Amino acid sequence: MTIKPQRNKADQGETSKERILASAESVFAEWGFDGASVRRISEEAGVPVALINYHFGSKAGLYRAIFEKRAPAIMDQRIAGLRLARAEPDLDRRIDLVVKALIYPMFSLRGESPSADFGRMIVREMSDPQSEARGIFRDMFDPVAEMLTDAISKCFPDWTLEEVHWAYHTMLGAMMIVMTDNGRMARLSGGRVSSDNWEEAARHMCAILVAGLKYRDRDQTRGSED
Amino acid sequence: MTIKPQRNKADQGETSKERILASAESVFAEWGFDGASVRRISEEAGVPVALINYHFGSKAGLYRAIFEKRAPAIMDQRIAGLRLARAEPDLDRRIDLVVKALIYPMFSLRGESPSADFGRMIVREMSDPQSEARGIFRDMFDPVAEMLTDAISKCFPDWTLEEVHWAYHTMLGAMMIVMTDNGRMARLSGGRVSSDNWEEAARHMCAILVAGLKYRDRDQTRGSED
DNA sequence: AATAATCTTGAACAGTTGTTCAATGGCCGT
DNA sequence: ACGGCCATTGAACAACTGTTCAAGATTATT
Repeated sequence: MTIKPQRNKADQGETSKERILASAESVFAEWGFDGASVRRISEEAGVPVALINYHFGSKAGLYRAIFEKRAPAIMDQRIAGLRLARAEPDLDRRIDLVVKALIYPMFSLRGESPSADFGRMIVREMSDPQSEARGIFRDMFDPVAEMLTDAISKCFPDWTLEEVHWAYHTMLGAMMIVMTDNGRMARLSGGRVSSDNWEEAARHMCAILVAGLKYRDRDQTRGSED
Repeated sequence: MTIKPQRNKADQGETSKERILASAESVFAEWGFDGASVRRISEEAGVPVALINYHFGSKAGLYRAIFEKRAPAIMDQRIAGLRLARAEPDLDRRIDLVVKALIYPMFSLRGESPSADFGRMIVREMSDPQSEARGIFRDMFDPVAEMLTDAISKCFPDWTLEEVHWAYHTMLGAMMIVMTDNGRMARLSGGRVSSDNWEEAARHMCAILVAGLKYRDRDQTRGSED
């Protein structure tokens, strides 16, 4: 009865499939979908290339699998945040909770390094025209996005549809840049401000966005009618 | 004396170099740096592949050449906007001009289709960790970015460095998403709101951001001291 | 008109891409 | 001990990658 290698638990402790997912996340984040090669991913995972196609069908299948693994947790946190917001009767206080329901679940990714990679993947996917074809956002993010725009319009019953959607997208964009920032903020501030501190990031952004929604000059945005 | 082809002016009217730059801009915007192939670019320009390396040295050289062609115009507009802002003595009114100096030059790209591509290129470059190595932002965008953060801190003399830089990045991010949006906003709003109308986009975003800066709750962001 | 400089062309280069395949390994229930 | 099942492996595939080269065409200079 010899001691067989049996997946070397101390060294890696995961199945090959999980190790592929983990290395793919960091490689996709750094190089993008096209820039990343399945060989680089497989090397980093310590498995032969063919295993990727065996487990995930294709490079695109692996890419999507990462989102299917990570997105639900974020969506659940947002839904939970929105439930809290709905329980707040004072609309002035409620919008604060809605904004935080959008921002915080995403920022809890930054900081802990493995999940920061997923944040970068989201932003890349967002800024890629090809993402329409992949349908990842449509399938996994849009439903909660609609809940959020609904929640915003409930907080500001007299807003036009344009105002609601521009507000949502403004918030979304502000969030994007923090997730994708890699050193530029530190460079511009002479190293005194860093985007790594996600708690600080969330505090600043929420403060600006909440005030922006509450106090913006609607004369410029209300539109002519309806 | 036969009539030689002489570059078929009616058909294209540009030099090969210009036609390469034009087609590269749209191909890079749609497929990203790695997803775009020099062959696709050359086909779209109607020239042989080798011409790209002859005129621009390499694929990366062509990529950079696009930024060197487009960026200065935007930077000049921002500088001009900042000059106007500095002339406004009332700080409350001045911040409005500073925000617009950041936003409007970028949004004048959207709408006219050829330059919308450059907007997408900027966002892709921004969300690419590899951009650090290319140094495009460092060389062409950072100087004006510093002018903008300076202008913000002059409008709010009591703000901390963190507050200034987070404000700038929040604005920057909000801008990003509009430049990169391709149909998602229309989809989420049931086709009633579109990101194509850049004037409307700029109006909404400026309104939110200006109010956000002016009226945010500084108790959450001021920091413990300094 | 002759020469030099610049631009254009198609073919070829070596390297990498994602994917497929047949062969092998280990493990489980029977 | 035996198949049956799933996971793993390395080699091979054709297609595509960015770049180079020598030859040709065009334009500018003398």
